[in-house]
Amino acid sequence: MKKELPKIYEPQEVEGRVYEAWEKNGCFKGVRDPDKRPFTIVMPPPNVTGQLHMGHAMDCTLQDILIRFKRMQGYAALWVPGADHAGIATQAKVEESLRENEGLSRYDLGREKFLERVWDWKNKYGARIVEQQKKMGVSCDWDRARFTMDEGLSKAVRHVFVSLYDKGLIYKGSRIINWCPHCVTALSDVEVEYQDKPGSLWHIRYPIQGEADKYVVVATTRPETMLGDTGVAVNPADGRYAGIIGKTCILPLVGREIPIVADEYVDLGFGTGCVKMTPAHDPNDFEVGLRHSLETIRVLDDHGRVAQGYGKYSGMDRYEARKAIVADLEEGGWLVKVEPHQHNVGTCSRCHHDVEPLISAQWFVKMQPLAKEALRVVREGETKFVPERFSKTYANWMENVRDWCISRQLWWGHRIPAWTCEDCGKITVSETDPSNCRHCGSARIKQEDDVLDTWFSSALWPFSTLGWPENTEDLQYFYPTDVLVTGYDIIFFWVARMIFSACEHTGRPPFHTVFIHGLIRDDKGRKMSKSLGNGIDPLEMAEQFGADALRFNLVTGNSPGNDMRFYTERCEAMRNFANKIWNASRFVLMNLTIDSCALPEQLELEDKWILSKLNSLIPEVTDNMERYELGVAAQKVYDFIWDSYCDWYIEMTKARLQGDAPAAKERAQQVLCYVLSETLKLLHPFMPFITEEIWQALPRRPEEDREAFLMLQRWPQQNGRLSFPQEERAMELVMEAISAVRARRAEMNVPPSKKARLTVATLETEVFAAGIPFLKRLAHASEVTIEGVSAAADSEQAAQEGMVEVITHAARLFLPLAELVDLDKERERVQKQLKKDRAELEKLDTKLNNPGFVNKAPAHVVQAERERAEKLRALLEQLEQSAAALG
RNA sequence: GGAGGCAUAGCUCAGCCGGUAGAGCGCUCGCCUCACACGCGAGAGGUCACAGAUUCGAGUUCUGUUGUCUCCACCA
Repeated sequence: MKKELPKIYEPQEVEGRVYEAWEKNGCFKGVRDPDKRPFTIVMPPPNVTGQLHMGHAMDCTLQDILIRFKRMQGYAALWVPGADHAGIATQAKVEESLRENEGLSRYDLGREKFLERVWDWKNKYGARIVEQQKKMGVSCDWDRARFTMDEGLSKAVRHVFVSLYDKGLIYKGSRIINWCPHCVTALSDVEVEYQDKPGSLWHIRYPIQGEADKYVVVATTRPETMLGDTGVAVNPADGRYAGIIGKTCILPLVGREIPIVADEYVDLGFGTGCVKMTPAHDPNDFEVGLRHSLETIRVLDDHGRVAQGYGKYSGMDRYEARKAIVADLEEGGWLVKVEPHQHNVGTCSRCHHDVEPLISAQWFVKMQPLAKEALRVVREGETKFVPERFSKTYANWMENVRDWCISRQLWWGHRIPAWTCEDCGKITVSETDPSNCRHCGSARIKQEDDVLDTWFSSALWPFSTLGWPENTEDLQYFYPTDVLVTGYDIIFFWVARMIFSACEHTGRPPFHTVFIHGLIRDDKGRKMSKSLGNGIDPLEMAEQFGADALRFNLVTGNSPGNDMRFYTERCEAMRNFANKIWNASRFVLMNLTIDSCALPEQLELEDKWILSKLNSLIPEVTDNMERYELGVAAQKVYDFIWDSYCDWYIEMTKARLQGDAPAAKERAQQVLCYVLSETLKLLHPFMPFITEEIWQALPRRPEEDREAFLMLQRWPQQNGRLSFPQEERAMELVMEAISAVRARRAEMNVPPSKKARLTVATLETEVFAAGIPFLKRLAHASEVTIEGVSAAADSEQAAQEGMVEVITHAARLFLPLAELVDLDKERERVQKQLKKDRAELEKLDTKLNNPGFVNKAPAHVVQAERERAEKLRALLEQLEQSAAALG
């Protein structure tokens, strides 16, 4: 911290410098330590393609808060960073840039050359992501950064593949899969997003073979697939069609003879009750086709074009073919009618083109056996979701999970470690490149061209990053990890797959807690997206308001698992909070003459009040943190700093700091420093930069390491000797009086510069005597007289003397400002308050007269209510006198 | 069709062992009070969606209703 402190906190100047200092001093190192318990966080590795977006910023912030908290609590905290190779996304980006800049496709370059380009890209953008994360303040161990295509992680991938294959849990087969004709690859089920789109339902007439003028009418949303029809199905219970089951019909335009079969799958109530069967292009038709041995004829190629052999339709794009076929059907008189029809169309989650279901030979992971254990560990609480409701989402998916299609027709990724023998046709699967076929010994073997789904390697992240399959010391010490933080949108993609992978390969769930957060939306509640152009760049926010402010914004004002709207105004508010802390600290430092902030022996009332407040804050915040209620914890620290420390305590110390007693002055400094320093520790996980910067400038406590960083200090502990409940209450009586006087003055529009004598009638003479300096300074009293009288005794007299009377629970205060009083307004005010307090007292009395309440409610609650009623009764009595005096 | 979230101040949202309804922004009034106008002080503003149930006591627990959003499933 510089000697001359600016009045406005400038985060840009501080944040980079502070981070550099931490990094240079190895503050982030996750070190194995036999004396410590490990705490490990699994970071969702961002895609190498990218730019850090708000979702990452949220991930980073929550994780960093947790890891800093645990580190300060004395755990051996490890946070492994890294990046994901993001198969389709990255390949698409590189292909795009290749096309735009050089007019080349990946095929022009060839596999090897193309992959070199992708690696170049990875090196460039991977580094950028790291810089962006550092700007957010994340304290992970950068030396341990991993990439999903590193040698070590690739080895883990091959090991897992071979192991699952050997156990019969990976197989290759021809199945109906989701195919993206734009990305030209197979997709897994979770990579398909369904969108409601307007479409049509075409009713088409298929003539029955050998029966002139007899037809079945089928209804379809995708007429172009009729080229691949190999049957028509009706429900066996459908009386309308009982007579035609077993007959055949002639496929229009194609002329193929196809059977009419009966299958329960057909819904009698929908369309015409007759369904055309296209087993090669529809998952349901495929199932029906299996039951009735229907042929499968694939009519669309990998790019979504009509295959060869269909005359003029061949080579047409599927939508073009649809138009042509509909036109021809109409012309031929086959088209009965067209109805508008809303239906749910599967689209590629990457490029949003319509997905084409089709039959293709792909690799799959058999899910049933894996899901069993993955369900158990969550059901039995070995892995918990926070909030808990997401375990239902998880279980529901896992219970109905289908086999996972893991092969992708891409180049960028882990190439499938399987070789097909050109002699015997059998497959050899191996971790290392085999030179011969395992079955016949032939050297004529060829590796699969396809790569694995990106999530196949991401699923291993918690253990592959720690050295698995080697039994490394890191793995032994840090694994299983503790917490995974991520958005609910990737529970299926990643969380579920990590859990079953870890259970299968390490025998243990990968973490005990999955901390789920919601999505960040724009200020209108819309998803942030490129196409809408409504994305808010976290780095821009950090630049403008500071990463601390951005972090604080992200963590407060929302509850775990719920979506959050992003308001720039809130960033600004948090920036203001940072500035508030800055100036409070500036105030403390400006008044500083001491060089250590040990607590003094002699404590004043206000010292005990703030220390006691702090002392109860500590366990509350700690508790909230441990229960992942980070927003609540942050809010409590915020309130303490702004309300208790700044608005009250600092103001109260000014009397001493600006007085002439050197010892009292020094004691005030000690307590100011002590409380600030402890508070900075509590705030540090949320606002790491500014807290570190200020803490470096503060004097140390004797037990603190002068050279150390705040981020490595011990988390504050509650201290039994710093609890002063009586003084807390006493101080608050004075504070109540101050607020009440200020309110009265404000009502009468008395400017702060106009001081007035203040007479306090109270039984708590000692308390108010101690409060004189505060009444003077904060209630604008020129002088204060304390009268140790029963407050009720002479209110009438006071009123007659033309004093303004202020009534609180513990005192009656008189101000010689009667000339400023508007009697009508005054009467109105008193009546209003009387009404409110009477109602309140009545409520309380009813409650206290209720035997049910007195007998059944906990004693302390009853006691508290009694005290409240007593105080209220006394206050009312005085208000009534006051009202009477006003007439 | 199945599952879940949400409904609290003008707006956006906290409020997680049931015990006097909160914050930020906005609004009104007064203040450049020697840390801070990115500030200080004082206010206005709420039938906690609706109906029941449990309880001495419900914004908070349970059931149902309505509205709204999301996820899963996929009747061509």
